[in-house]
Amino acid sequence: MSTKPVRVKEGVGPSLNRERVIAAALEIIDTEGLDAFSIRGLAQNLGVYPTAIYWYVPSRNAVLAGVVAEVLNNVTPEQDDVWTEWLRALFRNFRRQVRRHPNVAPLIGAQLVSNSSIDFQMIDCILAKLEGAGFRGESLRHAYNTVITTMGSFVTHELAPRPSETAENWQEELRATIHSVDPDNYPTISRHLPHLENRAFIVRWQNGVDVPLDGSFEFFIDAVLRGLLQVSRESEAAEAGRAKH
Amino acid sequence: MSTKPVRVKEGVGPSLNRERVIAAALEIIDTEGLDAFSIRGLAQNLGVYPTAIYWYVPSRNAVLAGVVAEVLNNVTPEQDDVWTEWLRALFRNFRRQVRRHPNVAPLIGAQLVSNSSIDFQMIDCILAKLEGAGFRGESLRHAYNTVITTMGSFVTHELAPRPSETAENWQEELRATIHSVDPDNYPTISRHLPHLENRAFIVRWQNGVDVPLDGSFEFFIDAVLRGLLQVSRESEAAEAGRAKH
DNA sequence: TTAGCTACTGTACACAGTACAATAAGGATG
DNA sequence: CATCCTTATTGTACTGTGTACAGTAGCTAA
Repeated sequence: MSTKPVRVKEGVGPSLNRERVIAAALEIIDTEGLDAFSIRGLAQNLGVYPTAIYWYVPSRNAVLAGVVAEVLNNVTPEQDDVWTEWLRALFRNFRRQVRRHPNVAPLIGAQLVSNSSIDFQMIDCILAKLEGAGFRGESLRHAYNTVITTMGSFVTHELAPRPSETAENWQEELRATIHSVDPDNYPTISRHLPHLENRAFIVRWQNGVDVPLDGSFEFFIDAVLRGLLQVSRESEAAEAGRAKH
Repeated sequence: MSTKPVRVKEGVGPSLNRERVIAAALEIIDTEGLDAFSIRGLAQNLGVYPTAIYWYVPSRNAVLAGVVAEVLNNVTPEQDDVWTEWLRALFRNFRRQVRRHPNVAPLIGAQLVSNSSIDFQMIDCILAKLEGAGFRGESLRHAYNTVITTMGSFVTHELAPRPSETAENWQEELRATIHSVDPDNYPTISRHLPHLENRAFIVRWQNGVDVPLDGSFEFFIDAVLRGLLQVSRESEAAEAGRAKH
C-alpha cells in the first residue's frame, strides 16, 4: 500500500467501529456468499489493514456471531395475540429475517448455543406466553425448547446451501440422479416425483432462495402449534380433574 | 520425509480407498473436533501425502459429505408399526446416530440439500407411511418436509458446538451472564431460571454432549406427531363428509 | 511539555486447500 | 521381452487464511 490512510475521516473520531465492521461483514456475506467471507476481504472493503478489525472484534468467529445477532434482531412480535398466534407470528418473523440474508442460514444452527448477545427480551416473551398457555415446570422447559427448535429449524434446512460455487454442472447432475430413480425399488418416490421434485427436502437441486417452501413452512409450524395446543389442553383437563376431587 | 512408502502394503493393491479415507476423517472429527479436521492432518493419520487423498475424494467438502452420509446410514426403522410410531422410531434412530458422532452435527443442517448419496430407501419409506396416513398431493409434500425438518432439527440444535476450543473461561462468562438476568426487566426468565438454566436452548453454557435434552426431544417429536395425526384425521373426516353427499 | 491512551499500520508466521508435475509399479499389448 | 497405458502415489509450489506482535501517529489530559 502506497497511500497512508492514517486517520482518514475528518478528524472527529475513529474511522471504524463495531457496527460498521459487522455491517460490512454482512454485506460481503449477502453479496458474495459465506465462503467468500474473510477478515482480509472485510478489511479491504473497509479500506483498512486486516488487523485493525481485531481492535473491535476479537476473532473471525466473533464477527460471524455478530452478523447472526444482527440478522436475528426484531423477531419478537409486539401485538398481544392468543399465544398460538403470537408464536405463529414469531416463527414467521424469524423466517422473514433469515430469508432477507439467506447466506447466513448455515450459521444460525451453529450459533444457537453460543450467541453471546442473548435476546432475553424474546426469551422472556416466549416463556410468558407458554406459561399463559398452562405449561409449568418441566413441561414449560420442554415447550420452550420445542419453540426454539421450531423457530430455527425449517428455514435453516430450506436455505441450506448448494455445495459448491461452480454449481451449474452439479445441479444438473443431482437433477439427473433424482430423475433416474428406479420405479421398482422406490415405487412411492417415483409415483410422486412430479409433485416432489425440487420442492421437497433432499429431493431437490435448488435451495429456498430459488424455490421457497412457503406452503410446507406453514404446514410445519401449524403441526407444531396444534401439537402444543393439544398438550396444553390435556394438562388443563387433568388439572381440572384433580381440582374436582 | 526420508522413507519412501511406495506401495507400502503387501503388494496386493492400493493402500488407500474411499472407505478408509472417510473412516479416518470421521475418527479425527470424533476425537479432535470438527475445527481440527484438515486434509493435511487426515493424510498424516493415513501415512500418506495430502494430495493422495484427492485420488479418491475430489475435495475437502466431499470428504465431509461422505462423513455425514456415513453417520446417517441405518436410520430407517424396519418394523412395520403404525405410521406415527414408525416416525417416532425414525426420529429416535436419527438422534441416536448423530449423538454417537456429536461433532458432525453442524454439518448435518448444511448437507441436507446437497448430500450426493441420497438415501432413497428412507425417503420412499417415509412417503409410503405418510401416504398410508392419508396425506395426498400437496399435503403429502408438506408432511414429508415436516418429517425431514423434524428429524434433523432438534439434535442439530442440541449438539450445536460451543464457540471456542479454549472454552473454559467462556463457559463461566456465559453462565455469569445468564445468572445476572435482571428480574425487573425479565421477570419470567428469572422466575424460572432454576428449572431452565443449562437445560434450555440459548440459556445454557454446555451443549447436548454434556447435558442431553432427552425429555425435550420426546416432547418435541410428540408435539409434531400429534399435529400430523390431527391434520390427517381432519382430512379423512372431510373426505368422509364429501363421500356422504 | 509530556505521558499515556486510542486506533490503527505494517510485518510475520504457521497453516490451509489444492493445482500440477514427476514417478514408480503393474498389467496389457505388440 | 520391450513398450505403453493406467493406477496410485510422492513431491513441489502457490495462493490465501487467521491472527500474534511490534511499531507509530494523533489526541487528550495532567
